[in-house]
Amino acid sequence: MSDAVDAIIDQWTQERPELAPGLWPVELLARIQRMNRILDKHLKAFAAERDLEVGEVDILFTLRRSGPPYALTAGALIPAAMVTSGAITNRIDRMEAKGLVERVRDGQDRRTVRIRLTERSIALTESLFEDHLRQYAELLAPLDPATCATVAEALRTLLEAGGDTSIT
Amino acid sequence: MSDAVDAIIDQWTQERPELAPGLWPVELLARIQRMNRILDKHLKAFAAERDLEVGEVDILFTLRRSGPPYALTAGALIPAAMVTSGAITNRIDRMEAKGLVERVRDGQDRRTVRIRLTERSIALTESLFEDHLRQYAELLAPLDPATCATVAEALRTLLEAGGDTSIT
DNA sequence: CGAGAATATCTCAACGTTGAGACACTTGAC
DNA sequence: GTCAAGTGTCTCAACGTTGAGATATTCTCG
Repeated sequence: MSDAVDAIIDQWTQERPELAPGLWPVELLARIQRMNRILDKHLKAFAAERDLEVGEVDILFTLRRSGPPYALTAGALIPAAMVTSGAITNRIDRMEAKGLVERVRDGQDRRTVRIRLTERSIALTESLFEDHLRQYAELLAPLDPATCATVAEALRTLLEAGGDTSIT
Repeated sequence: MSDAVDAIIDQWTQERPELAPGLWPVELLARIQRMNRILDKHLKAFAAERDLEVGEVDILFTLRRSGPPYALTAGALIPAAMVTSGAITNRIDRMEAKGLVERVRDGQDRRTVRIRLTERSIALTESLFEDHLRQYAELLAPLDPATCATVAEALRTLLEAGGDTSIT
């Protein structure tokens, strides 16, 4: 079996044989990138089937799992969604227009804006997340559970070393 | 040890306990996404230090590893870079302006354009790739080689199942 | 040989993100 | 109480990508 990354490594081995011993990280990291592409494609299709954007689904899930009253400040959504402030403003604008969230100005601190799920989107998000989990499980179907656990653990190690910080 | 993905899973477990058994794919796939972010950040910094864009480095490497005469058609670069035709045209425009590549019209088929490394960029790419490998190795330093091999193998399985096709 | 299908690249408007700066509001020190 | 520093959100221009369509060239067959 040989995939696109193997082909890349073969080419480099051909062209720079003396570097071959240093190519092993490519096996892992290039596949992370490619796997991410595939994942992205699936997520995009998943969202599009429901007239949503990937980023919008992300916001819905983030708000839903934060628990009642399903509201977070714009500032809290920035690290959760891993985008910049401008992007959050845009997304919320769009989602508000669609009736997926509403902006609620805080009485205590009038600078902050709470982004809250609407009644409609709370219901929507329930089934959305269940479908999402089903899609995720399908993507991992080719792997046995033990391998999945090993990979997940290895990635956790890398994330911690790489400075990926917990949010909450 | 607990990372951002653990926090997400904990939240969902709290909010939808009945879905907890279906959350395990998130452990792996969400970490793929986050790892990809970190990787992207490193690559961006790596490129920026050298007055390049990530996409430009990608093209340089693709052309270099294709072997002499270090030239590929625009069409061949599209699947290799995993972008659309418009993006390739733009990148090549920019790289041509920087003197990193040159467009050579084919004598046989005047529709095709060969993108070729310049003498200067061939030399540049040699050390660039060596530095790149060093950076990759550093990123994987927290993992022992056996684990890396396991993860790489698992990802290969997923990529094949996900329809990631070899290029070359 | 000629017409239509196929192929390769480029064009361009629409889109989402970035990131610096603006703006409004709050906090802390004096 | 006042002022400066700090904080939270929004604004906006620049940027790169997408993806459909335009253009030019080659191939295929009648």
